[in-house]
Amino acid sequence: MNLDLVLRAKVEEAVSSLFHQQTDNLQLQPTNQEFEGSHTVVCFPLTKLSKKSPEETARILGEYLQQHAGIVSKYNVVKGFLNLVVEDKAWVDVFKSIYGNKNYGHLPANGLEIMVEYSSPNTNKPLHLGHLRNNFLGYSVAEIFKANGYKVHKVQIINDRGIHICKSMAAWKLFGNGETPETSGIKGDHLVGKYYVAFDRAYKEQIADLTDKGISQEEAEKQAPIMQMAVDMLRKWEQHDPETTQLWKTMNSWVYSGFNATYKRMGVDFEKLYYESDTYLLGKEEVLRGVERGVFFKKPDGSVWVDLTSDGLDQKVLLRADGTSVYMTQDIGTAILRFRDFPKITGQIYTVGNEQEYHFKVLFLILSKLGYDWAKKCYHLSYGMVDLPSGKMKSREGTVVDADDLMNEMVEEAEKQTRELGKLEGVSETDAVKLFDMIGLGALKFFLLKVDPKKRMLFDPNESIQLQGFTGPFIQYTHARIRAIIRKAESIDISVNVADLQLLTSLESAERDVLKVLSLFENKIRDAAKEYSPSVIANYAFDLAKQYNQFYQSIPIFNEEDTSKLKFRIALSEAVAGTLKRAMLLLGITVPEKM
RNA sequence: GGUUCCGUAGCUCAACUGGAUAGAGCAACUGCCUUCUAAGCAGUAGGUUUCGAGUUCGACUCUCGACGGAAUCACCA
Repeated sequence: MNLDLVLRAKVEEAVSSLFHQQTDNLQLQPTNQEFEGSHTVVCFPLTKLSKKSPEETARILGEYLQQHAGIVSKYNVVKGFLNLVVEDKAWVDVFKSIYGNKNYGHLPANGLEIMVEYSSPNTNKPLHLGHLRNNFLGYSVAEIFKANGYKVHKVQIINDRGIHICKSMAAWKLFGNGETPETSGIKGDHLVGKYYVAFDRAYKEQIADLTDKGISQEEAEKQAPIMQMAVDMLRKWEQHDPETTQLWKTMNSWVYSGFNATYKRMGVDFEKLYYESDTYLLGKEEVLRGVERGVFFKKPDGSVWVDLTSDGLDQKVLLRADGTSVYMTQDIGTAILRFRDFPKITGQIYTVGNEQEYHFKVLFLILSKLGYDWAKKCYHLSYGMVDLPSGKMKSREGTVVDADDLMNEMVEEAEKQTRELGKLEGVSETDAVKLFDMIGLGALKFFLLKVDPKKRMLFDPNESIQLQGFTGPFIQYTHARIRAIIRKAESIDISVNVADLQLLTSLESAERDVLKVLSLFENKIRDAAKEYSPSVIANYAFDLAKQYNQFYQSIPIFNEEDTSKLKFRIALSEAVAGTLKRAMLLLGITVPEKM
């Protein structure tokens, strides 16, 4: 039973019966804590129908609902706000449907399929904090869509070719002395990253040398021998030069094994990987066909453009004068390829930073100009940058927070705090290690997901490592606490089934408050998908845990004499634990039985 | 310079898309472990929502202007 829908229908019925007109924007919202009731009708917009003051309108409506609705036991009016008190029996019914549904909150399959792209790293350096936000976000949004009844395909495109990897290759050739992950003991992605940094250092030195000789900065950047070497390698790679290709393959394979370890740790996965080396030539034919159909045009030098000025944007190049592709071209090709690979998908979600907002706006516009209807269902899941207290992260200046390092630090901190709190009595060493992982990563994921993705956010290493308050571990802790109650109930042979709840007639306010929050889960899952925002779920999980802790503190469960009340409280606790667990899973966070 | 986004407590973030006295966490200060886990709970303090106009029953939310910040405006990816 969905109380929102039931009440909405009742109020609409009351309005049409009292005022003989339909209302199309009925505003039903949760009642503020400070007033009695759970649902509030905002009556200002209804005064047009009632031809009465807001207070009078609310009063008439409240009176009618109390008489006829069946589930409204009381009401009160504050200004133009009608606060409705739903009778406890209805709340118990709500709870019965929640408790009876082991998968409460998740919506039934809707037959739709979508694709979520996320992660999409370059292969010249290890993953950093920004990638963590991307990965957690993409994974979570995929889970949220699954919970909304979609079939979801998670993919990523790996930027495995281009000048960036050639830079690492050049530096490795010059300074590497054949170093490999095996000989050095360095994780593959970090090893390749080390040579990317080495490239940059040598490059800067060479530029300085050249400018000292009186060459202009711009010219020096071009002439620096190490840069020419990288450019040359890129050219050789494009010509399939065997030696270059071999080195490229080898170094990429180091990176992949490093990435795979990191992905495993992060708990994210992909159904299919796309490689830019396979897709970077795509889209060219599509663009040429667009020229024939007059969607695009050619300039005298032979380059191909799209004119978006009528859409408030600029002109954009799609093929260079020499016929080669640009980034946009291959994205057009890749998008089309994916709809061929997964013919049933209706749309795509691209998890990419907000610095590419313009790019995606243009991409979707071009696709729809080419006549692809699904372009309307493509969404750029754009997220803000993660700032450090010292400012922006810059790989070259060494101000990046490395993903592997950060995960390790978080887990270490979790271990430290767990030991300090003396929580490890009777816990085996392997279970303890699992627990530290769960807590440390839970804290990190929650920290990055609790903020609205669109917003730029600040990562303060000291604060982020906190495990109290509005954090993942707070919710994990609440779950573990409830599990202790369930274990106790089992140990003294108390079991609950839905029929036991029938006997319950009244609720304590602390119980009703928990139930109120509990009943919102389904709507939150819907909202989270509508807004592409895991933060909706994170905030909800926190609210629920907080509300439950208040109940936990104010009512000692096992002191209760009345069996039906005792059973209800156990069942309520169980339902909260299940909901917290499922909510956290939507964020990619697991919860422990004990902590 | 054009376009887009942002500015809320000392700090980090909310605010159901125009609704009630703007809420949480951290940090500070008070209390609460002999009863289901104190990674918790209860409380105190902290706000002219950057500033100024406007729209209306009602504005953090919409409009205009100012100030401050970010991204983007590549034949880079």
